[in-house]
Amino acid sequence: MATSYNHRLIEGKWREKWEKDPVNVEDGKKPKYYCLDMFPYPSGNGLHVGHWRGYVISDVWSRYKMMQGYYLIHPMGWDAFGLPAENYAIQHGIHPSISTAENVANIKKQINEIAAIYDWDREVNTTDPNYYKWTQWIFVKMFNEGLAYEKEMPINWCPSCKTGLANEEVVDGKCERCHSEVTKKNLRQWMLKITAYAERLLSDLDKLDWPEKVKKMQTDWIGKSYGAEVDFKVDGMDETITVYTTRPDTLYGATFMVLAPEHALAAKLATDETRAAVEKYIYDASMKSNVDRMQDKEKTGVFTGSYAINPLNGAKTPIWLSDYVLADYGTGAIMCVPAHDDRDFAFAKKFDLPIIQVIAEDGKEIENMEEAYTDARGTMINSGEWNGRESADLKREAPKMIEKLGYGKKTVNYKLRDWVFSRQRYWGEPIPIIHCPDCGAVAVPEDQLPVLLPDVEKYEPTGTGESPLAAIDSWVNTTCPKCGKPAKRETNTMPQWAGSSWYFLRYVDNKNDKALVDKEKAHKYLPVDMYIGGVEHAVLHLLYSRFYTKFLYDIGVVDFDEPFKKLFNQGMICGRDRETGAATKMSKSLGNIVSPDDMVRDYGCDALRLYELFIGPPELDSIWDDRGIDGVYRFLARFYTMVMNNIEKNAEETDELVKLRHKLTHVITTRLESFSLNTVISGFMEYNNKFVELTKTTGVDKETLKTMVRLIAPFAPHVGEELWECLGGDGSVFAAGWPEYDENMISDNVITIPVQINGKTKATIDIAADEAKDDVLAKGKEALADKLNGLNIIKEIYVPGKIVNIVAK
RNA sequence: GCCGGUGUGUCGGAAUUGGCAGACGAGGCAGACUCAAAAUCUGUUGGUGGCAACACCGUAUGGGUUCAAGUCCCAUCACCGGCACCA
Repeated sequence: MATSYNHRLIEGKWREKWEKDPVNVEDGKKPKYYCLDMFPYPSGNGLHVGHWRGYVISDVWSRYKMMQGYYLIHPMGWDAFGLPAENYAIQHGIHPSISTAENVANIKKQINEIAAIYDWDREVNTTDPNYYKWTQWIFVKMFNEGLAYEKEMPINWCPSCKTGLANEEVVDGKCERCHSEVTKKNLRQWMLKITAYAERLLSDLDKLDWPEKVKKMQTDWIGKSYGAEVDFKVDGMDETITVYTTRPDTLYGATFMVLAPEHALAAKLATDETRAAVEKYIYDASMKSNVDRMQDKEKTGVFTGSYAINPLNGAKTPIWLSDYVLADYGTGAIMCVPAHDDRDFAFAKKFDLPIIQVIAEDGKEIENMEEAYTDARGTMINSGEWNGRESADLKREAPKMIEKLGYGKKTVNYKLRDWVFSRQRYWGEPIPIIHCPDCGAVAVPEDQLPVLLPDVEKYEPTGTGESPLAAIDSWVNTTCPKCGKPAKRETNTMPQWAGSSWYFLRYVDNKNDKALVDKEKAHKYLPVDMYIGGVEHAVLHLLYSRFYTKFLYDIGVVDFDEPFKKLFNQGMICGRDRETGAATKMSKSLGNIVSPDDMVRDYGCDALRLYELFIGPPELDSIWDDRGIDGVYRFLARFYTMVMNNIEKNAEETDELVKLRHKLTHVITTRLESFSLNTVISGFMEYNNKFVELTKTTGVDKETLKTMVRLIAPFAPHVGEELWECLGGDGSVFAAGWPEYDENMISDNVITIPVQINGKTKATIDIAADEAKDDVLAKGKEALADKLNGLNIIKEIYVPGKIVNIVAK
C-alpha cells in the first residue's frame, strides 16, 4: 500500500535539501535568463494570498526557463523608502529604519513560504546607504547633464501627506496614496527633464513585448500631437502671441483667442476699462484647485479688451482669458475656432462670440449650428484661397504652408510634463545638492556620496513646504564643495520612485562599491527578459524606469536603452464583500484578507501555488474562494497516490502510453508558453484522471510518470522533487531538463468527428486521419441513413479531420 | 465625453481562433464504505418536454454573413479599467 500525500513531510524535506544544494548555479556556459518581480514595499501588514500570485507566476516561469537550460537571474529586494514607514514612525516614535527592518524580516519569511527560487545573494534594499549612494549618483549625473533643474512653480500639493506630487501621482485630482484632494502650492522644486526623452519614450515602445494596454497607456500619457505654432500680432501693441493648434486648416475660422490666466501677457493686455475684471479673474484662477478647475464644466472667462490680428486674413479677433486653457501645455494660448471645436463652441455660445464655419461636409453651410463640426473631413469654405480644398489634405499641409508664409512653424507637442522630483518628507534619499550663496546649487562631489539621511527627533512633515530635515542645523549647515564658503544642504528628499527606477540593474552587481553596476556584468546579465507585476505601475514606475535606463544608456553606464523586454501584468486576487458578495480588494478594514500562512499550513505550499494559478486567467482579476483550494489539494493527493501505485505496479511502456506522454508534454508546453496557466493546471488534472483510470487496468510506465513529474515540477516543486526521487530520477528534477514532444506523436491515427445535418450534430463517426473525402462522406451518410431518409441532399461538406456537414432539405 | 476591455450553467472558468458549447474544478443530488460523521471512492448534474429513444431551446440583447457563429460584421444594453477642457 502506497503512503498518502503528506505535504508537511515532503515540503520540509525539500526545503532543507534545496538550501544545502542549490539548483540554479552558473557554469559559465549556460545562457542567462532574467526573470524579475516588481519588488515589494515592506509593509507592516505582511502579505495576503493576492500578493502571492505574481510571485508564483514568475517562479513557475523561472523554473521552466531553468529546466530549459538557462542560468537564472531571479532576485528579490525591498522598495523600502516611503510614506507608510514614516507615518508609522510619527505615530509610534520608532525610527523608520527599525520598523522597515522588522517588516523586511517578516515579509522575507512569508516570501520564503512560496518556495520561489530567489537568489538572496542579490538582495537589494533602497534604504541601504550602499544602495542609495547610487540613487544619488544618478541624480548628480542628471544634474551635470542639465536634466535635473530647480524651478519655482505651482505644483500639485497633497495637504494630507504635506508634500508635493508628480503629475503621475495625481489621480482624478486626488493624491494617489491617500486620496486627499490635491491643491496647488507655489514651491521651489527639483525637476527632472523627462520631457527631453518624450520622443524616445514614445517611439521605443515599438521595441517592447508588452501588453498593448500598457503601451497604449504610456502612449496616451506622453500624448504626442502634430500641429503648428501660429504667431498673432496684438493690435496696437508691440507684442506677438503664439498659439499652438493641431488644426491649422481651420485658421480662417478663428474668431477669437483665449489665453491661460497664467499667460505672461495676460495682465498686460488689459485696457483701462477691463483692468479690474481681468486682474480679478487672474487672481481667482490662481486660487482655484485642480479639482475645482476640472469640475467646472461651465466655461468662465473675461475679455481683455485687446485684439489679435489673424495673419492669414488680417481679421481682428478679441483676446479673452479663460482657465480652460492650460498654461503649461503648448504655448498657453489658443486660437479659437468655435465652428469646429466643442470647447470653443461652448465658450462662443456662452459669451456670444461669432462662429464661422470653414469646413462643410456637403459643401453647404449649416444653419443655426447647434454643436461644433469636429470631423476633419469635408471641403473648405469661407477660407479665401483654401476654398474648395479637402480639409484632411489641408490639415496635413497647413503647418508647412504657414511656416513658408512666415506666420509660424510646424511643430509637435507632448502632454508629458517634467517630473516634480522633490518631496518635503523625511523617509527618502536626500537630494545631493548644496546651496551656496555664491556658486548657487552645487552637486555633492561623487566621492562624498552617499549623503546620509540624518536622524531627526521629529519626523512630522512641516506642511510649510520644507522637509523635516530643514530643522537639523548641524546637518543643513555645511560648506560649498566649490568655494569652501558656508553653504546649506538641500533638505528635500526624493520620491519613492527614485530607488525603484533602477533597482533591476543593481541586482546583477549588488555589492559593487566602485560603480552602480560593473559594465561586463551589465552586458552579460541585463536587460530583464521577463518582468512580472501589477498593472498599477503602467505609467508611473514603468515610465520612470524606462527614462532612467535611457539616461544611463546615454552616459554609457549600460549598453541597452530599454530595461524590460517582456512584461506581464497579473490580475488582482480579490476578496468578497461580506454584505454584497461583490469582488473587492482584499483589505484589513473589510475583514476579507486571506492569509497565505494559514493556507500553507493547512494545504501546503504546492497546493496554494497551484490554486493561485488555477483560480483564473493570470492576467484577469479573480475572486478568492476557500473551497477552490480543496480541489487542487485533492488533485495533488490523487496524483501522488497514482504515481506511488504505479511504481508498485511497474507497468510496461506501450505505444499508447508513449503517445499519451507526448500529448501531455505538448499540451502543457504550449499552454505554458502562451501563459495560459490556469489551463495548464486543468490539463494536468485531465491527464491525471486518465492515468488514474489506466492504473486500474494496465498501469502507467515509469517514463511516462517521469515526464509528468518533470512537467509539474515548476508548478508544484516539492511534489515534483519527491516523486522524481521516488521514480529513481538522477539528481534534482530541475536539472532533468524540460521534456520535449514529437509533433508526429501527438496526432491520432483514428479520430472521432461529428456528423451534422444543417449544422446540427446528429452522430459521430470514427475515421482514419488521412481518410479520403469521399469515404468519409459515405461513412457520414451511412451513419445518418435513417435521418436523411426522405430529405434532398443539397451539399456535402467535409473539413478534413474536423467535421462532416450534410446540407439537406 | 473619448479610448480600451469584459459579458458563457448555481459558482470559478474551458473551447486548438469559424467546426460536437459547458473541458477542468467548486457546489448540488444519489450511492458505496461507516454505528454515525468527516475523509475517500462511484455515478449524475445547462434548461424545457417526454416512460423512453429523442426533440426543441440555449454563450448580455436585436439583426446580419455562413453549410456551420460564443468566435466574424452592424446596432443596442450592462459592468470594469484608463484618459479627461492637452486646442
